[in-house]
Amino acid sequence: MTTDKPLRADARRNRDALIAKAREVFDAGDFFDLRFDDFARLAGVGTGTLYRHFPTREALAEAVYHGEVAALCDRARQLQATLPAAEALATFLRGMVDHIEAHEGLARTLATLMADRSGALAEGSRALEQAVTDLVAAAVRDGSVRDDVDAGAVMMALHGIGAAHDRPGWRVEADSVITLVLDGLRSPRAARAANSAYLKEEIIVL
Amino acid sequence: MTTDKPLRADARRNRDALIAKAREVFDAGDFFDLRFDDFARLAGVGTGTLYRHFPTREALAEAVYHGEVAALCDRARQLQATLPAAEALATFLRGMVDHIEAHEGLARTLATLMADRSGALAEGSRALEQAVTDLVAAAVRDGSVRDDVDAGAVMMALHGIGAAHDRPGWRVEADSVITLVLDGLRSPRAARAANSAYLKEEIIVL
DNA sequence: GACACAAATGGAGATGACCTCCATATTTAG
DNA sequence: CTAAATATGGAGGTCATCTCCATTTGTGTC
Repeated sequence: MTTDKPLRADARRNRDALIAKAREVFDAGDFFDLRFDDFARLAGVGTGTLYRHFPTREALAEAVYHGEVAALCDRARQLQATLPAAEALATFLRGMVDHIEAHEGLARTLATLMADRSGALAEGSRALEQAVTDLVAAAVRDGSVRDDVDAGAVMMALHGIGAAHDRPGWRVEADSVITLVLDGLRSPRAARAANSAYLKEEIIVL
Repeated sequence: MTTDKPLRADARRNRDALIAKAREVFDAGDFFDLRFDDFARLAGVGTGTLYRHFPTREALAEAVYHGEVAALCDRARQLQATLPAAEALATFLRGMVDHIEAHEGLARTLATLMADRSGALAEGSRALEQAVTDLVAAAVRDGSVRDDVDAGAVMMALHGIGAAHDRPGWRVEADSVITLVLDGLRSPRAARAANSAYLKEEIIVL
């Protein structure tokens, strides 16, 4: 996708400095309070240089986002390789909440950009979505998750969690969303198995 | 909350014109492509007048939002009065998706503003959240919904749906999210009852 | 090392959106 | 009808964004 032109040494150095500074500012949550020109100063380059590397705020955001997404995708793959499908999915989703909580400012910033009609980040999140899709597909295959819902639904829920980051009881509610989604995803067959302890009693009652 | 000063006749007329035009522009999804000054022209008032009535874009958005929220809350109350709790909740959530789909541009615009750190809309959405909370509480009371999740989780999911409005398979995915949430919300007891048809077979198999 | 060519820099200044201010117009009260 | 209060609108100030290009820095060649 990205045409890999061999970047000159100083250019690469500046580019890296910009991304590093951006990540820092993101995490602090100051990304939108800062004049873009001032950001250039902050990173130790001129405005022209900033604009050459990242024509827009979003372009810069996407560069930062890439790193995040890559790390998360790795994590997904790793879980998928070492855990039963259903457990891998659950662990990954729970972990996402941890991750979002840990990088509060970053999550907030990304959610804001996400909502912008630009869609620049939609492209970047494609990879993340693929990872989730894989996790769900594996769980469907082994019968622990229903087969009539799309992984996109899970993405939507995650998006909601990320976007609502400033709610008072965020952490608790976010966990609840994951619980709802996971319980909702459980296939009828699996759900019945999980409830088998109760079932025995119920049968008698019935 | 809003100090009700008796507004002069022409002032009210202009104010209403602004809100009407805003709703129109919202629905078309052009809210952010439009220079705020130009918007004043469009509504037939001077920039000064626009700024007096609505000091910021968000202030204007909130005014539009108020109408939306009021309508939705009415709907929630009506459903709650005429249907069993679980059904009222389900119907309301399904209806939200219809509503968001019908007012695409508006939903999109509001999601964008929602994500902004301003939080101006968070206040406005309080009422909507209360309505959802009531619906959930009623369903918990009659035992059709588990009691260990907060209504806030449902709000998050809804938020995710609204914010992701430009996804290709939006409608299908949005419905899936609602399905997941509703199934996830079903209390263990209710879930078992709903599955009773399957249970009979299962018992034999077991 | 020195030369030349390409690539990159940075910051001064143009651009254009946002918002303020106030002389004028409209409404309301007495 | 008059005056006081209230509201109007758009010209112009302010400030962030982005462009442009004269200068500097890196890279490959002899």
